[in-house]
Amino acid sequence: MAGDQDHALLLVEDDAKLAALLDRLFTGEGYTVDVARDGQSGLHHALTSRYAVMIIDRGLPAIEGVDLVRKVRSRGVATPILVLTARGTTEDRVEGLDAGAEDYVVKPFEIDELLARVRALLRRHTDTSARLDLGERYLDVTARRVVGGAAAPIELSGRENELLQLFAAHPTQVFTRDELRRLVFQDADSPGAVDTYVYYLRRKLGRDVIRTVHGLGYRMGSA
Amino acid sequence: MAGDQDHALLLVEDDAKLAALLDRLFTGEGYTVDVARDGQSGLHHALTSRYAVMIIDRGLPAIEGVDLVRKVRSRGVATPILVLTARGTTEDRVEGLDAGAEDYVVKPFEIDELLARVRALLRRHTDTSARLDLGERYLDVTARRVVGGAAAPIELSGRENELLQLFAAHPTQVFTRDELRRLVFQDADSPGAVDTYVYYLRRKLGRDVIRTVHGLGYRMGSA
DNA sequence: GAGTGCTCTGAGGTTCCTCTGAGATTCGCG
DNA sequence: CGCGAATCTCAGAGGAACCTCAGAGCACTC
Repeated sequence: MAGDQDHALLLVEDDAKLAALLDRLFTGEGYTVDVARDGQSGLHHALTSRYAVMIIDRGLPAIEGVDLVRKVRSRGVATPILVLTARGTTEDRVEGLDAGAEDYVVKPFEIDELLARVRALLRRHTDTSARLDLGERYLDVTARRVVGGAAAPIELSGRENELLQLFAAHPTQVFTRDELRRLVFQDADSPGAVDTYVYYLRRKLGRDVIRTVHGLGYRMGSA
Repeated sequence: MAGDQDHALLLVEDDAKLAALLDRLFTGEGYTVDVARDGQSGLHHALTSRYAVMIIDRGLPAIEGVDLVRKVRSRGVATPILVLTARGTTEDRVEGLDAGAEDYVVKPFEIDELLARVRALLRRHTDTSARLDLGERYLDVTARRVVGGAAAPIELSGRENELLQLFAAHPTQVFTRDELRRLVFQDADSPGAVDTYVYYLRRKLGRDVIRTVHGLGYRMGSA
């Protein structure tokens, strides 16, 4: 199972050679790749893990590619899907798109084109879904800044962004310092860092963005 | 490169026979014709020269026709584009137009119809100066310079122009160095060039035209 | 074939981010 | 109230990321 959802990619491809090639290719580009060899296992992955993009071959054993797309979509999974196909006829293409795929690539394809299309899918998808509600304002996760209200946008550093992201995604939950350290600060030994970054966020966004729960930890200010 | 901008026409067509035919045809009608044989070279022409109209075939090597349209538009070039295609389905047509093409002709076509459609495009679209908003000033893409405000116009080099185009066309988006390298600097290995050109633009236009997002990349200054 | 302008490299200096640690402040409880 | 524990505040060290710029290589011009 892939851990990093932002760059996790599901590849459903029965041809071992092609699967290995694409796996290497995308791994080299910084993606975390899960490979499924047939439609059944592909469906299982698609429904149990979260991916940024799925690449599905049309000619699959167990479940045909287009059926797989249809099944995944019928379960409410909105992840962008790119279909690989050997046949490039219009009917073929329309069928894939009608089933709910965002894009299709005809084999044999240029490696660069495939990469470009995957990037395009990621871009389009993340562009619209990377905002977290902050009451009056919102956090633009990809641009790493807080926008909204009358004031000018407030730029955040990488750590500040990660920390605020976590709080904003779980507005009611109380996080202990230990949890925050594990989730946001990779180094296990940075006891004071959590406090410091809470302080930074408060200084930039106002004392109330994050509330202290004495003896327990922190939680989101609003709600 | 075509000199007379008012009647310059870019033809991107890989079929040598068809290219030669259309070249003769439009030259005979008084147009100055540049012919590109593949998408890569077509993109280069489209971004570096100024045309009254572009005719792009869908089935191209290197870059697919619709992708070429998308790329040209994403750089802020507003020149009317007519797409040639062998497939005439609705899906197909919608995609071409969504990418930013103005019109659409299905092969095989009548010569007279093509001429008529090009004339119609020219009539509709007499103002072909591509301008991108830059806050106080604007970037004249085709003239490769920044105009407006109290100061004198500032001339840009080719690379500077391409880079600023990309930023100005997507004012809110953060671009990583990798993306910029792929989109603006065709050569894959030019790690420091991105930084250098950001520096050049800042030196010419002020430190704030492009903002740094530490650890991520760059984005447009305004907005 | 010298001159000019553009592109990109690489090295050194600078800025920014991250985290530490120590003193000041607040909190909870007897 | 008074005390210990928890929390807040912030200066600063270390290192990574970034900026600046001189200059080499190249293409194009006259």
